[in-house]
Amino acid sequence: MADRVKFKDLSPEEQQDHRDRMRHSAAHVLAEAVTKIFPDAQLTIGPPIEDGFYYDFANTEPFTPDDLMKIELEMRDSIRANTEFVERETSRDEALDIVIDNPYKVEILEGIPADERVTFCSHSEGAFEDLCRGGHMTRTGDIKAYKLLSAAGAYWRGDEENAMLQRIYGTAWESRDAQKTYLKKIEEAEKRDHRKLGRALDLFFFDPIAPASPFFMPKGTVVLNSLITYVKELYEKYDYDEVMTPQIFNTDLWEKSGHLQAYSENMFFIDVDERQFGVKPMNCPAHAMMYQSNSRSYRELPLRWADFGRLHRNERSGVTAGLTRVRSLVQDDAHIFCTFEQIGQEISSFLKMLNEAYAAFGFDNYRFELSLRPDKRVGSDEMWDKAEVVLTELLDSSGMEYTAEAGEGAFYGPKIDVFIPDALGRDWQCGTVQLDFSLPERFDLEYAAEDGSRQRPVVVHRAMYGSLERFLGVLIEHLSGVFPLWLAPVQAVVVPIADRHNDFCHEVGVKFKAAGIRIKVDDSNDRMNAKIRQAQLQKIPYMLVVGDREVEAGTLAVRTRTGENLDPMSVDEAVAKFLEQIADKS
RNA sequence: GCCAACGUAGCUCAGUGGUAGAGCAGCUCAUUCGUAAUGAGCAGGUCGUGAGUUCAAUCCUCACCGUUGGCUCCA
Repeated sequence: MADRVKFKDLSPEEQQDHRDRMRHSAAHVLAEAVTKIFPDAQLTIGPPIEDGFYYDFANTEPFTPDDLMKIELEMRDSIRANTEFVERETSRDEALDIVIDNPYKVEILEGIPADERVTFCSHSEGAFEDLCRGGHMTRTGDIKAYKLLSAAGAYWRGDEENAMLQRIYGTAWESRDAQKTYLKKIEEAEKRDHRKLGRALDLFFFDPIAPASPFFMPKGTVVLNSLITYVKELYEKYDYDEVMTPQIFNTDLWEKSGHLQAYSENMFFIDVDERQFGVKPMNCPAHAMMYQSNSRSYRELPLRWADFGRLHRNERSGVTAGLTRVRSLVQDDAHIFCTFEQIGQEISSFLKMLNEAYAAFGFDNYRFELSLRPDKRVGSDEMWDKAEVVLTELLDSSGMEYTAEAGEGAFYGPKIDVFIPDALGRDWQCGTVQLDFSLPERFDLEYAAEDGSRQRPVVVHRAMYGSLERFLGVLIEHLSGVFPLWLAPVQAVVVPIADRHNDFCHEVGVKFKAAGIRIKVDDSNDRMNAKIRQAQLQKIPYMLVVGDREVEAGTLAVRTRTGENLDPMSVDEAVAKFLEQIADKS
C-alpha cells in the first residue's frame, strides 16, 4: 500500500522510470524462468516497452500457450522469493569471455568500445545472471503485477536476414489495479476495432477472392465519398487541379521511373499480346508524363495535380491488416511541380491544409516525423542541405512537435510523415510530404526560367489522408464508429409509431431528401422500441419519431443518438438545423 | 516472406471419428404499440479448398488459401 501511494506521488518522469525499471526487471525474471524450463534457450535482449516488456530467446522451439502458463508460474516463485537484483561491473573483454557461447551477447558486446565497462545483473541469489545495461528494481518482489500476453517469432534486430528468435510479450504494473485498468482498456479498444465496426455498420467487408482488398458497401462508400468531397473543397481553396490517369502502363514507363528496379516486388503485372504491363502502385510517373506533354514555363509553376486514381500494391502476405494495409487503395494523392525556391511555401501551405483537415475529424493525437538523407541517395549534397534546412525550419517555426530521423529519408528526397494511432495505440502513417529530386531527372523535366535558361523543377509528393482506406480505418476507431453528422452514412431515420403514420413519414423523408439529407424511413412492422434500438445500434445521429401528436401538429419528435429528446420541431426547422450542422462539420 | 493461432448458417459462436446445433439477422403470418429487442412459424450449412489415413472424416495427418497477433520502443 505504501508503495502505491508513493507511486502516485512521483512526477510523471519518475513514474515512467519506475515502470521501465519494473518491466525490465520482469524481463529478467521471465528470462530466468525460461532458462529453468528450457535450459538450451539462449538469452538475447529484453527491454521495457510501452505498457510492458518482452524478451527474445534464441535456440529454442516456439513457445506454446501452455508453455507461457508454466513460465508464468515459475516467475511467480521467483517474485515470491523476493531476492535482490545485484549489478556487477566488468571490463568488456572479461564480459566477452563470460558470454562466449552466446553469439547474440557477443554481437552486443562487440558493438561496445573495448575500453568501456559493462554490467551484469543477477537475482535469485546469483542463480541467474544476464548481461544488461541496467535499470532494475531493488528486489524481485517489487514487481507488483505482471502477466505474460503472447509469444511470437521475431528476427534478431528486426532484420529478416537474421535468425528468427522466440519472443515473449508481457505486461507489468505498479499495482494490480493499474494492470486491471490497462487490460480493461485493451478490451475496450478491441470493441472499437474498425473491422468489427465495418461489419456491424455495414460499411465494408473482405473476401478471400480478393485478398486484402475491401468491398465497400453503399454506407461505406458514402463515408469515403464524403472524405473525397471534403478534400476537393480544400483543393478548391488551396488551388489544386484534379487529373485522371490510366490504370495500367507498359513496363517501359516503370523502367523509366525506376519502379521496375526498386518496387517491382510490390507490383502486379499483366501480359497482354506478348507485351508486359504493370498496374500502377503510384500516380507519379503518369503525372510526370503529363508535365512533359507540354513545354513548361516558370509562369505556370507551381502546378498542383491531384489524382484519386486506384492503386494496387502487392503487399507481402504477412503484413496486410483490415483497412489499414490493403492491396487495392485510393489516395488523396497530388504532385506539385515547382521551382526549388518554391518548396518552402508549398510545404508550408500543405501542412496548414493538413492540420485544418485533421482538426475537422477531431484528430489531436497525430505526430510528425522528419526523415533525413539516407546513405544511398540521388541529388547533390547542396540540394539535400538546402531542402533539409527548409523542412527543419518549417517544422520548428510551426510549433508542431516532431522527431527527426537521420538516414530514414527516401533515396529521392527528404520527407515529413504524419502518423495517427489506432484504437490499440499502433501508429499508422497517413499524411506525407516528400521531396523528389529523382523523378524530374528520370523524366528529364524542365521549365523555361525567367532568364530563358532551362531549369529542372522539383516534384513534391503529398497526401493528407494517405490511403483513404487506412484513414477510414483509423477514423472509425477514433470515433468508435460514431460518425459526425456530415460523415454519417444515414443521417436520420424517420420512425412511424404505427402504420397509420407511414404516409406522413414518407412525406417527411421526401422533404429531407430534397434538401440533400441522407434519411431513411423505417416503415417495417417492428414496434417503435425496436426501430429506435436498431437506429441506436447503427449509430444514426437523429431519430425522428412520428405518432398521432406529430401528425396532428405537423411536427417531429427528435431524438439524438445520445438519448436526448429535443423539443418538437417542424420539418423545416429540422432540415435547417441539420443543414447547419452538416455545413459546420460539427 | 518468417513464427504462432484460428477458419462450422449472412453475423456471433456451441459441437462430435458414425455426413451438424443456438442466438441474432432473413422470410411468412399475427400484432399497430410513445423513445434500446412483440409473438408464432418457416427457411438457411459440399463444417475454407484439395489430398491422405479409416468401413466411415467437419473432427486425425499433410499441402494450399485466407484471417488474426508478432517480426530493433536494441546489453
